[in-house]
Amino acid sequence: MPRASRAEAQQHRQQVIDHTSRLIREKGADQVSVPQAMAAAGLTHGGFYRHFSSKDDLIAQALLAAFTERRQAMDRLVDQEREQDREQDSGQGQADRSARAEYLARYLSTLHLDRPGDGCPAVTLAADAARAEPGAPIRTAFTDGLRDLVDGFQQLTDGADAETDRGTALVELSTLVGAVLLARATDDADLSHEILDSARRYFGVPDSPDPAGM
Amino acid sequence: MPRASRAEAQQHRQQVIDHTSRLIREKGADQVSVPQAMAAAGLTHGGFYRHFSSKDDLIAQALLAAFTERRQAMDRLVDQEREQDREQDSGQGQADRSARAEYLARYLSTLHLDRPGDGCPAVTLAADAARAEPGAPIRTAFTDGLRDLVDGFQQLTDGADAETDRGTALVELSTLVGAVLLARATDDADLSHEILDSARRYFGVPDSPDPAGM
DNA sequence: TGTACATCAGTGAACGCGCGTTCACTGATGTAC
DNA sequence: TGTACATCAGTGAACGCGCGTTCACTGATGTAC
Repeated sequence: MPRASRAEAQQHRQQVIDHTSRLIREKGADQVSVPQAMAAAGLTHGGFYRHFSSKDDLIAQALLAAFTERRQAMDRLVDQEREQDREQDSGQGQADRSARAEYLARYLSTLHLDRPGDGCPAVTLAADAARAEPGAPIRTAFTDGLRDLVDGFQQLTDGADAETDRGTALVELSTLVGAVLLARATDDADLSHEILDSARRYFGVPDSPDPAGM
Repeated sequence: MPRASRAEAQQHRQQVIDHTSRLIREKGADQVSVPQAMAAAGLTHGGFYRHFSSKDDLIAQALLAAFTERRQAMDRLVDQEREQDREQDSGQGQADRSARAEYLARYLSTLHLDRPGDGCPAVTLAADAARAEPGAPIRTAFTDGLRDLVDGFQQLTDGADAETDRGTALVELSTLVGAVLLARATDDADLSHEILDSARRYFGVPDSPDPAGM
């Protein structure tokens, strides 16, 4: 593969970012090497620096891609809720779970527990961001992503008093992140599920959500 | 230093564990090398394998030491509360903050935010445990430590219905861990403090706790 | 208590390995006419 | 549309580096008498 067209190159670049986005959520930013990231897109490592200025650059972009992917899933839930509201107003359809309840149920699901690569990057990469120097690409990317996550979560909840709601959103997100993180860190499946069960009970949502997402 | 006495060797071993316990909470398990861990105790790397069977072995022991250190601080709070109760019963002394409130205030303090090396290992090393294979030393050590943390936290709270309380304890611990983790991961001091503020308000505890601990 | 010798804590060089990054090279793509 | 040439995406070897682990060695410690 001596020379790809611009469109192909752009596609390769996106593939590297997308695969890396999954890999870093599964293994951590430091455990994904440049050769691995390139190989995941079917390339060799030599061409890496035509696409990214450094490994840190790739990691930051992959992290942002993870947050963006999750934000889009959130927005889809909000759209579905609005669609349902419209159908209900016009007499047809029946009340489904709220977007917020759906999000919480998916977040605290066994599916999310078992698939960190598709899951919330705030759980998997917060420690990596916390360990990085102030101003490091992974830290600024995480901060931007977290802000987006908080905004999206508030939008899901869309309550009355905006100021109170933001504080509540931050606490609730902390609970979600902490619960999934601790459940994943445990070597005892019973304890893992006890943590998630407790959180679901706290938020009043059931287990086994839509297996299509989390 | 060609040969240390048994007592000195035992002391060296403990120093390596203690320094490593702090280092891994600050930088992560993978970012602390065997030479660094030994150098922190004033030794060279060559003698490492007289003390530990592998790097994983040291990490697991250092993680357990971190959990043990934190558990002892918790138990001290409980003892102080009992002491105060006794003084109050006998008419002297005045009501101080409860052990639970003290623990929560310290956990969510700026001091804890800024000093991960002295802080809760459930925040700093959960991701490392979650990424490790099932059965890996760091994972089993984390699981043991987490169980101890949950027990200690329930003891702090010591409520009525044991079963309900355990679920509540798990959710509350998730909130604590998530809040400190996200606050640390952020590159924006305002957002960090907003997260901790919100959590303190949620738990009804003030800022600026006893600077002696967290 | 004193002597002889085995033990072993700690040293520092060495090992193979994978890392991030650089670079000369290849040859299809993209561009200018 | 066809030709000539510059561009540049991707390759694979190479770099210096730090890693976890091993090992021959040193010499004080610990033990047996």
